[in-house]
Amino acid sequence: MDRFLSSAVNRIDAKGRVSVPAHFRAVVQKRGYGDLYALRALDVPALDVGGLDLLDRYEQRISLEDPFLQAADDMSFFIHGDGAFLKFDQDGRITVTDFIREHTGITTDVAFVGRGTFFQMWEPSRLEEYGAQVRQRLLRLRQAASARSLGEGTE
Amino acid sequence: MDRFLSSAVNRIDAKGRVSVPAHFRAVVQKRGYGDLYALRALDVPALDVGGLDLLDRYEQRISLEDPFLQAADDMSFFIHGDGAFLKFDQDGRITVTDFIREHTGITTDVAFVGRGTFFQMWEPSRLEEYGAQVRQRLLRLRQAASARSLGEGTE
DNA sequence: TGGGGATATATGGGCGTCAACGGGAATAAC
DNA sequence: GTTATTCCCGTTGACGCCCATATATCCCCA
Repeated sequence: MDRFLSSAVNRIDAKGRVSVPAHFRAVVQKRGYGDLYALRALDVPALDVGGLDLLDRYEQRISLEDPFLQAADDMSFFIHGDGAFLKFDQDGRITVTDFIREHTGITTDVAFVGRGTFFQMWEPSRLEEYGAQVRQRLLRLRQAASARSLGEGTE
Repeated sequence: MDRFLSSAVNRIDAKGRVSVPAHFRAVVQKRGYGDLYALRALDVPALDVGGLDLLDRYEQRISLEDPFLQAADDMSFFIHGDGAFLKFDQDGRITVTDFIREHTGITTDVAFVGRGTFFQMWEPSRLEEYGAQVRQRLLRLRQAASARSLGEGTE
């Protein structure tokens, strides 16, 4: 398996370290990532974590912009300057920095969530809340869709 | 790693020196920069720091302007006449000059921000404020894009 | 089927190394 | 002489390396 799937919650120890789930570590190795790179998710209190190829995608996107306009500068600032390296110790743990705590609200436990080509780090209770919201939205979407397909002029 | 990534805040000591983050120093060496060259960023209170190839980027910018207009002349003056060399001591520190303090508002601490091919020096609280603005703009960009892709006649 | 290891994972903690930082003294500049 | 810069050394705290332990899972074999 070479994709980040499923989720797990691990505890932060007294030194501020937390184990990355073994399954995720296997994916990291298979993909040949040395260090991990973490970016802030823009609309949720979570971090997007992956290899440096996470940046390739963004840099490709930036190259489409006029390099002297604000948009390009913002994008570069965000991915190059507003990220952080996560270094494994040899037991597969990373240290939870202030950068991580600030953006996510993480204090004692970390929820790791697979997202295919990358994974996310969440404060567990916030993740749960967010999950409920997502399910709610999907349910409404589905209901709206079936309402539309029944009576075409319902709205 | 050959790009300036992530950020760090270091303190200025009583002699006016500040350590350049070790990771950045490694990049500097890998890129073969002897001394560093610092330019005022055009629209933010920060310094752009890198090798002399930094000038290439700005000269390219200037070449886009009409040479008969004042803008091109202003930019050239700004860049060629208003830069400064930053010399490392043998512990990897640079001295914070009045030039740096004036343009950035730096007093006791320096935030180093990776920007890929160069890095920036900021006054930490100003950086934080600017980062929040950038994320806000990027979020709006993203939301505008998804609104467009959902309902085509929403606007 | 059930017991008893062997293995893997998460977690805790000791300890050495290195980067950041502070300061003394030599050297250069004015 | 005075000031500023450069070199060198010591301190400190964070982080990486290493080892130990507890728990769960799997596998083999009786």
